[in-house]
Amino acid sequence: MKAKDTKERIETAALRLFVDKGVAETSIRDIALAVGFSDGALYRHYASKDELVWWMFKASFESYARITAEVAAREPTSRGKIRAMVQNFCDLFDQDSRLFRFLMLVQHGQLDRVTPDMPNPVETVRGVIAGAMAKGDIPAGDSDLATAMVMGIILQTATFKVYGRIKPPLGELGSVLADACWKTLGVPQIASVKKIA
Amino acid sequence: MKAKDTKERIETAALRLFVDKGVAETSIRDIALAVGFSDGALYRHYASKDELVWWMFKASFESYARITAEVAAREPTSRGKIRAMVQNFCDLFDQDSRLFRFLMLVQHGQLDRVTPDMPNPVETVRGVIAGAMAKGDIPAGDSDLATAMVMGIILQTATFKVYGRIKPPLGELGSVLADACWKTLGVPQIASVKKIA
Amino acid sequence: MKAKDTKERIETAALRLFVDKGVAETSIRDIALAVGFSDGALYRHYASKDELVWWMFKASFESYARITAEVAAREPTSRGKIRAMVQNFCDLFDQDSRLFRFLMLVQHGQLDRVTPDMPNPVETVRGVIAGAMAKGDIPAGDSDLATAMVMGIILQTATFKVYGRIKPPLGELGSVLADACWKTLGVPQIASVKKIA
Amino acid sequence: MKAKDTKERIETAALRLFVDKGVAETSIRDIALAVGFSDGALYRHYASKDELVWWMFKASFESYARITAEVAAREPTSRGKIRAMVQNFCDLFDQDSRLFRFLMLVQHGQLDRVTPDMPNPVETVRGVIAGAMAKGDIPAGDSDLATAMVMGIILQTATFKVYGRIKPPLGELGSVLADACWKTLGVPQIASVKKIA
DNA sequence: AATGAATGAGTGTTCATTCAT
DNA sequence: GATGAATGAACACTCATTCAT
Repeated sequence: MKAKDTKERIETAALRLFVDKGVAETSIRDIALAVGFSDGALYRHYASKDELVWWMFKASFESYARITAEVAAREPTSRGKIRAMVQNFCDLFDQDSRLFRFLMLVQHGQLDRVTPDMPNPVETVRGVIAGAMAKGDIPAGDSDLATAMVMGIILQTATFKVYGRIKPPLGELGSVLADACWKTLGVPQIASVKKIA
Repeated sequence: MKAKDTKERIETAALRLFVDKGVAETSIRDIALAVGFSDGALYRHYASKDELVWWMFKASFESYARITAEVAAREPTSRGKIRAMVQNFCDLFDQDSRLFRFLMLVQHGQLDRVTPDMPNPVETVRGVIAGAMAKGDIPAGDSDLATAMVMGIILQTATFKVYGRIKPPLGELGSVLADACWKTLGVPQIASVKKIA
Repeated sequence: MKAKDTKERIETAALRLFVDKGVAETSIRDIALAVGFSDGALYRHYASKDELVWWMFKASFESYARITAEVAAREPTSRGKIRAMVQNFCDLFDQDSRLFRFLMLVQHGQLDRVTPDMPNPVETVRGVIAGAMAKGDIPAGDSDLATAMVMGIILQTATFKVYGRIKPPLGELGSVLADACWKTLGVPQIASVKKIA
Repeated sequence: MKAKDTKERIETAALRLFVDKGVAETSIRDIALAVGFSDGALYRHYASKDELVWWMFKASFESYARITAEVAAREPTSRGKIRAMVQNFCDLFDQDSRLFRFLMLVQHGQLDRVTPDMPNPVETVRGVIAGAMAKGDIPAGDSDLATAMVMGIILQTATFKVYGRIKPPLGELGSVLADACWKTLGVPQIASVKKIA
């Protein structure tokens, strides 16, 4: 019981610090200080700093992936799936912006450790886009490029929100962002002739 | 003259290391070793590591801003300005992807030190978008939100390129990205109002 | 009864670890893990790690001393005593080489805590040698020097055995070693006097 | 010049500590404190504690090996070679007993890193003994066993000297030890029937 | 200008020991 | 008796920075 509480307290404190200062810039001592106990104690709960970071990342990243997949699965149409996923990312940001930043925005090395077999929200988006291309709902093209543009719209808006350049909660911007994404997906990639030829 | 050469050699080496390993992970010694002289010598040219990083960032960031502004100024129409700026970002990436990453993708906290009076490529984009809204070329709305979406399309595509998920040089994708940006800018943001009402 | 069993289990596990990895390199946790209970529990049985080490050393060291004395006592002649003690050291090694190493080869500083009044196998050997000198069975001389040479023959052979440089069980080498020791004891130490004179 | 002096000061201090307290028990701070500067400074001269220990060991160990080989080479007869090597070990002890202890007596892990191609004083002794067996100067047998006994006589005597149990300088005991070794080498190993058969 | 030895604070991590449960 | 969380002092090592040469 207590151990679990402690772990939660550690992870809350760590998340705050990781997002505010960066993972590399946060020392184990910083975390311990924030939680209110000595540095050595952390190692009772996590084998290393790396393990703490990875565990925090992995668990939530997979949870994001699951939610994203569920939300898309509930919608029958491609457009509906995109709309739902975009709105969902906005809602996730509003619910816990620190977690969102840690998972989706902050530069730490964890993304490199994500293996192809792990549930992955970005891959889910790509799957939906590839499906839409296959069904002819949107022009065929490089699904990675399309995914990049869609994720860019979402993530850069979130970044601007973090910097205070955007005022309303992202949730309220969901349909605008979804429309923008859908329009973007409607752009024919034929333009880049060489690649397709 | 020699001092200038030395500074250039330092900054070339530092840029490579900063982008490849990260700023925090790059030691003064790493840089000195790469340049080929002793660690203490760096302090003859820069007061501190922080200053070196900031100077490198600031100089190139302002240069990016100038180029972006020039490129936009050459085009008479809003659509032309957007197209030119997007293509320009793509070309800048292709020319020196390490520099692009350092400035635009992994800013390592330097963005926090950018003051409003500094030339700023993102602000230039926002200015163009605000102008287009004022002229009625695109639906009026929050220019920051529009800027976020446009920059997101560009930067996330660049990120995917860095990770190898996109194959062609970004330059070849310029017109696709520009089309996507333009379509995105055509999305009425009133939508969000409805949601609130 | 149970406490005694526990102590035995602790000491068996500790001995293995102490000899295999070294005392300093073995943590209380290693021992607890090997025995199968928690780290704190050890302190129910021993006041400290030091005390555990010392207790383990002392008990077995005195036991070695007793056995050595008994074995010597059973033989009437000096030569027989030497032969019996040497053979006995070999047999002790074969019986439990880990214990032998812990006590006789890598004493981990415990030897410094051995007081003159404690039963001591090396002292027993010295006593026998001094007796042989007194009786004129071997040339008179410094009994410590003679003891050093005899113990060296035994212990260095054991060391080589540990390193795999010697193949047969030490027990089979007992008579060779005993002969060597006896020959060694026959060397007049007067030689050193001449040199000084 | 200065760097070399510093290295010498470091090694002198380290040797004292390694022998007095043990290698594992000596911290880098202990050494730095003894030398009179800060701990970080040590890493300007050695990449790690391991490297310091290994360098100190290797250089002197090989030097011991060379001297041992030279001393033996100067003597034409097997007996002369043995006598000279034994005396040499005694003289080396008297010259710098701390170094002798570090190389030949103290238990550190360095011996495990000695490769067969490295000059090695013990191997030199074994070579001489094997040669003597081949020439029929001493009874044939296991040269490793013979080496163990000879080295034991020398090293255990040195150990007793360290503990103050032996008073005169080892140099004065050289001929006694050499006689003992020679007598020991004269013991036929046939006794251990099984091994030879 | 440049060198490289030295500093001193900091890093992640280990571990004997204590103690509330 | 046993547990395991917590402590706090250590450890090897790193690094930005200073400074005598």
